[in-house]
Amino acid sequence: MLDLKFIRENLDSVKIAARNKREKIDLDHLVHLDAQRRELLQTVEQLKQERNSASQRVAQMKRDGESADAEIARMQGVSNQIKELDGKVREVAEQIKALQSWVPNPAHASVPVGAGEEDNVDVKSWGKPVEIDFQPKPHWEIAEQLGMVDFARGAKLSGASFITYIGRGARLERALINFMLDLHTEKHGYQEVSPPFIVNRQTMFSTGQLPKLEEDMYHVDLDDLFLIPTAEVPVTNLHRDEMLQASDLPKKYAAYTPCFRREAGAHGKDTRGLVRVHQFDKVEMVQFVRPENSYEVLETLLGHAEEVLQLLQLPYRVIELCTADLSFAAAKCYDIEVWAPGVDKWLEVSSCSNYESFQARRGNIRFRNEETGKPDFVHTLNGSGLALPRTVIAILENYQTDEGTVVVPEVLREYMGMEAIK
RNA sequence: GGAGAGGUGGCCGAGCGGCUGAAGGCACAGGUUUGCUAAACCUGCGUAGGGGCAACUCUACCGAGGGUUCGAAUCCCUCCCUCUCCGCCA
Repeated sequence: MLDLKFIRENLDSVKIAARNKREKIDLDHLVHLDAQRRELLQTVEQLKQERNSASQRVAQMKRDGESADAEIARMQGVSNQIKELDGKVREVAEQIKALQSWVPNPAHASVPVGAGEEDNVDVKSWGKPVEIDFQPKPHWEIAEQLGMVDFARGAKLSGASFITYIGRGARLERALINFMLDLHTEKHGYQEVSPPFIVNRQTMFSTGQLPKLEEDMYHVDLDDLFLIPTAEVPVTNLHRDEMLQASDLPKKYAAYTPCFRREAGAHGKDTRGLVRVHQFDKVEMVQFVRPENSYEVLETLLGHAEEVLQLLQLPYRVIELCTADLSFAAAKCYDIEVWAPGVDKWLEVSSCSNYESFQARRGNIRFRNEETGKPDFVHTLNGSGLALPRTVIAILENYQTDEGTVVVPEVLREYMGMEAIK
């Protein structure tokens, strides 16, 4: 959420920022409503002032034992006027809120302006694709042959793009979760959280999923609750409507949760196997930081995610999203893509974003700035560390042998209790 | 699910129709004093929005939303949440 005053005073740049993100929003109308609201406010506040001072007089007269009937009769009319104007103010305020919730977070000045995916920028790459002297198999073949994933039964239980891990597949899933959580909590200093997987509307609003992405989420109608699309949602909302101590910042959390996504209209290309599924596991990192360090923190957060791939010895590249590819709420975002030789593609396994104060303002997450003594919004960041299915793809496809087995990456052997999946 | 109690500022906690934006305490900031640590005393200290170049001023906010009233933290209704007891249950 952007501050109304900020929008009012920076109308042109907010318009350009929205256009750069390819968001359509009638900002002129918003500004017009805002002016209307302030005008109404002036009128009604003047009446309220009159009412307040009249009330004082009535109280005084009553204390003095005088009759206040005339004053009371006069104020009845004023009261009715106030009631009517208050109604109008509320109406306009609701329209403002509705429109304001659709104003995207402007991209940071360093973000390249672009028209689409093709304008994203390569930042760096790590590792070299392994030399495979045989025809690499796609992960779904490997996984089925080794009895790790049951695609058909997943579909039977829930529908297309739902999968079931079995045996060593399930074990690999658990091993990866533990490996990643251990790394982030023990080495990178994050506190582990296990939040609810189902959250309410306000929670979804704060992180920016609502109102824009309502159709992309699973919803429990009876209770008006949503299945989380990422741990970012519950974990960022941990401190909603809270005043944090400046000394407590930065706050760093790591959480494992399943993630639920309807992926409406995404069926078809590039969705085979584990590439795009409705429910997947992910370890997520979330940080609450002081505004002045958030961009520094974004780089270290990215580093934490990269380290997972480095330890797994999986080649990857980092790209910076251009304005057109940046999400509604993010100000800057890096994607990490891992190399998958079987499907011959780079697959996104992590998104590391700085939301600046956009989510904090929506969720009212503040800290007391000791320099000014005033409350200030924190900056929130999050990054996947990592999403599991595509990490599994990369492991299966990069570590496959020509005998159809898969070598277990060294850092996972302890967690897997085996050196190879045969 | 049933019965009861309760939700007040960064935190604790009083108030239960007008003199209350809200006592008191803690925390925090500034100052005085005591040779350090610490303590005592004094002063200040909510948030948001509007108006004004400014000093300043107005309005709103006591879980949320309605209602009663000239006037609501205080009375009434609905909802949400917390706690205690009972029931149910992985």
